[in-house]
This record gives sequence, C-alpha cells and structure tokens, in this order.
Amino acid sequence: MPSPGRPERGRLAAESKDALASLRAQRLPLGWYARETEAVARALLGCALVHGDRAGVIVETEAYLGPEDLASHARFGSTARNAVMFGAAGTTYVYLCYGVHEMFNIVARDRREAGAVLVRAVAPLVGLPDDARVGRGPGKLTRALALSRAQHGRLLDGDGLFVAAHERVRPRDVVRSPRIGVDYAGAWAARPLRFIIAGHPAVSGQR
DNA sequence: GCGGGGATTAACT
DNA sequence: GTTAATCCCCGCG
Repeated sequence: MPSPGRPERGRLAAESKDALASLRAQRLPLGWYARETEAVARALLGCALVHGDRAGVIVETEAYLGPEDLASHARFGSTARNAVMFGAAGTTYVYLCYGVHEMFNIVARDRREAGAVLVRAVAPLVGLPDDARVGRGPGKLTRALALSRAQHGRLLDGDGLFVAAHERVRPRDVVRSPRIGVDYAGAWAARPLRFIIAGHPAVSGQR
C-alpha cells in the first residue's frame, strides 16, 4: 500500500498525463505572440509553460522591446547569439547568463524588431515538487523545467514545448515594476517592463 | 586574440 | 552586504 504522503506511482502518472493533455488542447498559436511585446509579457501571466512532462504557471515576466531598448541583447543589433530575436514571433531565445544559468525567452513582437519576453518565474503545475521555490527566478525555472540552450531557436508550436492558456489573471492582480538586474541600461532601467502576479509566492525577489 | 562584463544564485561575513 | 562560480558574448584592434 502506498503511504499517504507518497501517492502510488501509476495514479500520479495518469493524472499528469491528463493534465498535460488538457494543456495541449489549450496551446497558444504562434500568431498569439505576434503583438506588442509588452502586451505579450502581460498576457503570459497565468499561462502554463510546458516542456515534456513538466509544466509551470507563469507568474513573472519581463519585456525587452528591441534594439532601442538599452537593456536588451538586441541593443547591438543582430548577432550570432541573438539572431532569433529578429526572427519569427513564438521562437524561443535561450542563452547562458553568468556562465551558470540558462535564461528562457520568447520572441514576441508585431512589426517592430526583436522584441522578446523573459520568463522569470513559474509556480509548479505538473511534474514538479509542490514548492514555490523551485521555479522562483529565471535560472531556477529553467532548471526546474529542464530548459537549456538545447531548446534555443525552437518554435512553440510542437507537443513537447509550448505555452497554454490556463488561469485568467485579473487586471488588479497584475503589478508592474522596473526590470531586475539591468542597472547598466540608463533610463531604460527605470521603465516598468516587469510584470508579476501580485503577492504570488513564486515571484522572485522574496526571502 | 584580449579584456570587460553580464536579463543570477547560493553561500558567505 | 559581499563574493565566487564560470562561460562566452561582444567590441575593438
């Protein structure tokens, strides 16, 4: 008999499978990302980020607007690393930060160039320990969801890696603030391009 | 090639 | 509050 704290393995797997199937049915089409970058960053809150058999609810994002945005990697124009930012909306942009952490971004823009949204935190949803800390922060979320540069440049239209509509977030629960860790960007550092679900335990910068 | 620095995190003092 | 870890990008010459 399985102990109360440790559900039987087959039952857990079946629940996860159902949850992932439901998410797949709610997958956002690529056209959804072809809008103003800020709007996408806001709308991603409450959506599920799914990779393989794991998923998290997005609770924190940042918008990087394009070459004119001095906090964005696009500020140097198109380079070997960031070229995908100048490509199709709905493409992943994954890079290594401080030689240690993988950062997961989604290209999101209308006609303007090179907009992208950094996903900074997720709450556990499927296949993750029920602990808000595992996805709290951009480097930790990629580890929790097993995302790395191996996923760089992929379109979010497959079954293995995608974003799905999940929870509706009320406007009054969304808070904007300056982006984290971009003090080098002059006036751009002060712009309120970070979006969080207010008070959510998985938002970074707590305890 | 070289040198400076980074969209972070955990472990210190 | 400070710092190490640790890789590779980018600008410049």
